[in-house]
Amino acid sequence: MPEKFLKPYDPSETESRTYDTWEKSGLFNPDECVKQGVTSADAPAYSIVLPPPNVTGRLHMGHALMLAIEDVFIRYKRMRGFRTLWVPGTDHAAIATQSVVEKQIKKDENKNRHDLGREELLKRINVFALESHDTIVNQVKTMGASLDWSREAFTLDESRNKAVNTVFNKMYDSGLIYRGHRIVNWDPKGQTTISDDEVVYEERTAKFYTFRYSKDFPIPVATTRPETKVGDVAVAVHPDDARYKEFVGKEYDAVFCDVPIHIKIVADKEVDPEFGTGAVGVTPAHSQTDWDIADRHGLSHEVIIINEFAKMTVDGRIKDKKTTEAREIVVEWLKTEGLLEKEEDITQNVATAERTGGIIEPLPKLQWFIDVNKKIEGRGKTLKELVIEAVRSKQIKIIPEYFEKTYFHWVENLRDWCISRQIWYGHRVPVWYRGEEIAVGEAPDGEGWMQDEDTLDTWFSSGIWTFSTLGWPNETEDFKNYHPTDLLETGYDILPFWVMRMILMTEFTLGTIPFKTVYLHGMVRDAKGRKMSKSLGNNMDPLDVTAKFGADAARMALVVGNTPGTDMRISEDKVKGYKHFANKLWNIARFILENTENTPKNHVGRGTSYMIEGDLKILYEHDVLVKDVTADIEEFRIYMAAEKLYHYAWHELADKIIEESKPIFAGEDAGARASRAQLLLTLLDHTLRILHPFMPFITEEIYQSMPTKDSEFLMVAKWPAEPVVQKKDVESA
RNA sequence: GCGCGGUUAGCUCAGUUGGUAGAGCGCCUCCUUGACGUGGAUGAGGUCGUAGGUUCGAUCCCUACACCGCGCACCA
Repeated sequence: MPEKFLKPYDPSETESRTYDTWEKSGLFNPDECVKQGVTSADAPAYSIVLPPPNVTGRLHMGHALMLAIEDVFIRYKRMRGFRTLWVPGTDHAAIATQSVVEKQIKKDENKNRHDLGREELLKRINVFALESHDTIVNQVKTMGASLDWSREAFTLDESRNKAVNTVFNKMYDSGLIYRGHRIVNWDPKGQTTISDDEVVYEERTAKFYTFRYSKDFPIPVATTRPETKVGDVAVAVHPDDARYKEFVGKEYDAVFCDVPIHIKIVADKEVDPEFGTGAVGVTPAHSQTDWDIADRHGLSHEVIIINEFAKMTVDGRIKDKKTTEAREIVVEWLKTEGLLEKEEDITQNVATAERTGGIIEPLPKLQWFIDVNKKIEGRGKTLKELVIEAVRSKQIKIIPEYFEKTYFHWVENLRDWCISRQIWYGHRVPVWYRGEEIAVGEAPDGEGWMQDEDTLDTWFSSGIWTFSTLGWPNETEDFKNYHPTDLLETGYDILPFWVMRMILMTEFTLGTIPFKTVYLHGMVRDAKGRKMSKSLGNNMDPLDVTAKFGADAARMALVVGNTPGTDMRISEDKVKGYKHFANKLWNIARFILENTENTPKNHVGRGTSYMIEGDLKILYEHDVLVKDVTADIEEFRIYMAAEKLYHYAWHELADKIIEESKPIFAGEDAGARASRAQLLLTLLDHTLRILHPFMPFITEEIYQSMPTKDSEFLMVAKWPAEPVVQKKDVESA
C-alpha cells in the first residue's frame, strides 16, 4: 500500500497536481482522446459549450454549481466512450464590464468616459477584462472542470466578431434587422439604451396628482409625472365613458407652466376608466403607451421635452432642470394657479436599469432592432414562431419541464429587440455610412465611410455562442461534428435573456436548434436562504471553499439533493460534511488496499472467478447500484445519483461490507479470504469509476494506486456499464 | 391582473410509474483506540398546508381555498 494512505486525505495537495496532470495529458481534448486510443474515431459526439462567465470580476457559487453539473455530464460521457467536447470561454458582457471599469475610474481619477475618449477607455477595459479572465480561468480549473482549453473562446475576439458580423449581415439582408425611430429604454446614468429585459422594476411610493391643464379645461387628469405634461398633445378617455363622451374630438389650448400646449381629446379603448380620473394625459415622446395611442390617433410624436440627461428642454421656469426638480416646480405652479385638485400616495413600479440603477427615461431614438414578427423569406415563419416551435415540437427539451410554460409565456410577450447600445465596449454595429450610402457586414472599400458609433447588445454575440465557438462561419470539422450541441446547462434566471435568444439566433442563422436539452439549475443561496450579495456580505468565494474543503467536497455539496429549477442553500457546514466523506473514501481505499496486498495478480480484476456465493450477492447488489446511478445520470437526476453514491460508499461499503470483512480476513478460510479480496477490489474499483464524475480528484488519486487500474487515468477509464453478476446466479444461491 | 413553483421529522430537503414516508444535519443513549473520532451502533421525532373529490387504496391524480416565494404585465 502506498504511503500516502497513512495520512488523512489532503485535497489541497492532490487537486492542483491532479488537474495539471490531466491538462498535460491533453485528454480534455476529444481529438487527443482519439489519437491516444482512449476513444474510437467513429464514436458518437457529445458536446456542451460552457455558458461564458462575464469578465466582470470573479466567479460566484452559481458558477461553481454550473461547472460541477456540467462536468458530471462531460466526465460521464467521456467514460462512456463518446467523443466528448466541452468548450470554455468568457463573455465580454459589454455594459456590465464597461460600467464596472467606469465606476473604478470615476473613483480613482474622478474622470468619466468622455474625459478619456473611446480609445483610452477601451484600453483600460481590455486590461481589466484580461485580469478578470485570468482569475476566472484559474477558478474554473480549481473546480476540476475538464474543459478543452485548446478551444477557448471569447465573445469579443476576432473569430467571434466575424461570426457576429456575418449574422448581422444575414439578418439585415432578410429585412429582420432594421433601423427605426422608436421609444427606447434610455438609461440616463449609463447614457445608453437598454433592452426590455435589462429593465428592473422597483416598487416605490409616489405622489399621484390630479389636476387640470387650465381653469377651463373640462377633464381632470391624474399623473405621477406632472413635469411631463408640458409635452402632452392629447387626453385619452375610454370611448364608453359617459363622463367625457361629449368632449371627444374637441381641442384646447393652454399655457402650462410657461409652456404653450395644444390638447386634443381622443377616445381609446386602452384607457382604464376605473384608474385615476379615467383620463390619460398623452405624452407621445416619453411613454411607450402614449406613443402607441398617438399612433392610433394620428397625433404627433415630435414634442420632445426631456433630453438624454433627464433634463427638461422646454422654455420657461423649468428649462434645464432635472425631471425631479421640474416636478416640484410644476406642482408648485399648479397649486398657485389653483389647478391641483388632489394629491395622494400610490405605490408604483419604477423602471430602473439593471446595471447602473438609473431611472429609465423612455425616449424616442433612432436605433437598430430585430423584427420578431416579420415572416422570414424561405421559412414562412416569424422568429417568434420559430422560437416557440423549437420547444413545442420537443426538439428542445427543457428540464424541469414546467419551465416550458414560463418560456412560452415569455416569448408570447416578446417585442422587437433593440440591439444597439451607446456604449463603447462591444461589437461595433457593422454598418458604414457615406452620405446616403450604407454598407453592412464588413468595411467597404473607398474613402469617406464612417462606421456606426454604437455597439451591439451583448446578448447578440452570446446568442450565437453554440456555433460561433465551433468556428462558424468557416466550415470547420468542429462545427460539423459538435453542432447542435447536446446540453445547455444554465440558471433559470436567464432562460428568457439567453436561452431563448440562442434558439432565436440559431434557428434564423442555421435553421437548426442550438442544443437538444436545456438543464436549468436554481439559484445558490446562503444558509438562511438569502441571495448572496456584496451588500449583505454573505458571498462565498468558490476559491475559499475549495481551499478549505476541497473541490470534490464543494462539488458534492452543490450537486447532492439539488433538483433542477429549485433554489438551494449552501453553507460551510454542508461542504464540510462532504470533506468528511472524501476522507471516508480515502480510508475505505486504505483498508481495502491494505487487506488485499497479497492478492495474486490473477485474482485482481472485475471477474467473479474466485467468488463465493455470499460475495456474489454483494457484487450483484452493487451492479444494481451502478445500473441505478447510470439511469439517474442519463435521465438528468444527478442530484439523486450523487446521493445514492454517498449512501452506498459510506453506509453499505464501509459500514456493512468492510465491517463484515474484518473477521473474514482474520479467519482461517483461505477461500473466503480470496473471494473477499476480489470482491472488495471490484467494489472499490467500480465505485471509484461511477463516483468519478462527481468527485474527480480523490477518485483519480485512489485509482492511481489500484491494482485494477487499466488505463492511464480514471478520467478516461471505462464506465462499468455491464453487470458483473447475472441475476440467475444469485437467485439460485 | 395573468402565470409558475412551493407547503413532508427541530432545520435543509428527497420521494423516478398511487400501495399507510426517507436522507443529511441536529438531538438522546451507548460503543470503540490498528481503515477512518472527519469513527461506529441504537433511538426519539411526521394525522405529508386546509377542505372536498376520484380510487379497493392518495404525500403522489382532480377541484377549491390559505399562506410563502418568483416571473410577466399594468402602473396614465
